[in-house]
Amino acid sequence: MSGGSGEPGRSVTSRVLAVLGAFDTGHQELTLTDIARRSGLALTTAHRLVRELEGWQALSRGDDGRYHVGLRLWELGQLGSGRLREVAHPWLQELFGATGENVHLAVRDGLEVLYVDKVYGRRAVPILSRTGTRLPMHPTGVGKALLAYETEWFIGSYLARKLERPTPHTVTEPGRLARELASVRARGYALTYEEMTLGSCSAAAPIMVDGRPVAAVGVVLSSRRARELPRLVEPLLDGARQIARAYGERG
Amino acid sequence: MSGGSGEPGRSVTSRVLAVLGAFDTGHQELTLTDIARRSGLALTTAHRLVRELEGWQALSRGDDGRYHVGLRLWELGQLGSGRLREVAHPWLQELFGATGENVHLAVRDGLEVLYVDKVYGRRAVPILSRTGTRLPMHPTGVGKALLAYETEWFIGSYLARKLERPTPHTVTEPGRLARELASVRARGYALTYEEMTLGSCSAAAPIMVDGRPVAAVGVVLSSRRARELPRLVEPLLDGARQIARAYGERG
DNA sequence: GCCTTGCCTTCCGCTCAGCGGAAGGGAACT
DNA sequence: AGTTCCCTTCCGCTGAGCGGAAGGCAAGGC
Repeated sequence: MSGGSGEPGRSVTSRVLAVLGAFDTGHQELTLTDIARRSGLALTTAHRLVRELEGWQALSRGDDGRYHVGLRLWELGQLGSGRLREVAHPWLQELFGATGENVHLAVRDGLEVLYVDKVYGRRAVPILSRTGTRLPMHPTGVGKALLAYETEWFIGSYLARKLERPTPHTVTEPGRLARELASVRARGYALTYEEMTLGSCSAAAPIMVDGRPVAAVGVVLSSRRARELPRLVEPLLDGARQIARAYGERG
Repeated sequence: MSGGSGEPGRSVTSRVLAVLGAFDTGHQELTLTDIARRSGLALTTAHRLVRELEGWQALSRGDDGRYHVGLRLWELGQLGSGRLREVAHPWLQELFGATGENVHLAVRDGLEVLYVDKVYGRRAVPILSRTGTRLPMHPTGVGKALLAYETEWFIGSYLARKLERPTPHTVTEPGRLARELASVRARGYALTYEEMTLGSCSAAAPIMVDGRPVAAVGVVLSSRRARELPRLVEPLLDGARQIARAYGERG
């Protein structure tokens, strides 16, 4: 028994996606062997797929022979949720100009927030959130802002799970978190203090289009300057409204 | 003769990529039938592939049933040339702060420039270059800056082709273009006046790492304000140097 | 009402594209 | 010379994938 038609029950497409899926934020450069291991494919199979993907510039090889995600995939990715970023960016820029703080744009993806754009200066607080980063919803400003405006059913099932607790300040007790989400709805914005990382705090507002939260804008700053947050709320809410209006048109 | 193993000589991978390739800047939303037509696949085949890709969120379906590029692909794409963008962004931001003009970051891809990041305000000149846009090299500032520092062989073969001429101001005559590239090398930056679009002009500088042009920064402004360009050159060159230094470390 | 036109979806039998074990090669350490 | 990493090529077996045909479903014309 040598060869045969491979492990049954997996489509070729799934194998291609498994190869691509081997790359993530922590593994941007992989050897062929890494890819095979991480995707669960035989070395030979991974080799062929990688070569084909390389030919299309979906993957490319660095000088050291390691593979990384190619330009063509980046280019393709730009087409995804492109309009939101394009519409929102000038307003993020404006908000950055008005506040001088790190400004973020995030959308919900499953049970997490995905950071899709950000504007920040050179003197910014070091932050986790590269664009493309995923974080849980409850410890982040943008996450709370989005979660608060989801359906009751969604919020219920979110709170029913065991929630991660990245810092001692993270609110994970369902009752207290539910009350906090209610106050987010009452005020129209969310606040966090050292819930995701020690040393930073944030404010965030949802971007509501047709009564649904399509994205959220947030500012992050050093927690030593937490008392400056209230000053940022007005421009933040204004920015969120402007983006919602611009995005709602011809959407 | 019904069925069979499909059009021979095409790998499954190539079919997957053909489906993805059906999407481009001008076609961000496609029906299944569109995808089949544009990718040259049978409807049934396209259908199956699209379903599999949808399951992985590489594609997703809008409310109107049309497909568009999904979040997961965008996320994957973020891993491509991520370090360059991450390192360069704060400096682009700085440059925007110092000049108030549209700031771009671009890399060479084949015979074109690919815009990978940009910073711009709300009052910006309307511009062609979304991130993910491709443009030819010779009519753009960033393109000239990159082309000038390529190998002699590359420049030769670039000039040997028939060059596009998007405006009457575009320089396409090989001799003149070669002289212009020489003066770019002499000065260290490139200038354009209405060569890509009427109404705008630009200045751009290469980001040199280990003697190779890895990217270029550029500013674009209204051609009525062309006389302000010299004022922007110093911050531009400085920004390019800073990015080169930061990118060169631990590269 | 009925026909047409445009989509999307399911069914199914034929076949070759793809699979992976085995083997070979090369570079960098010990 | 031995060991341990990688990467690459070869090749025979087979079931995953192919696409024509047929069915559904909604919107518009008459």
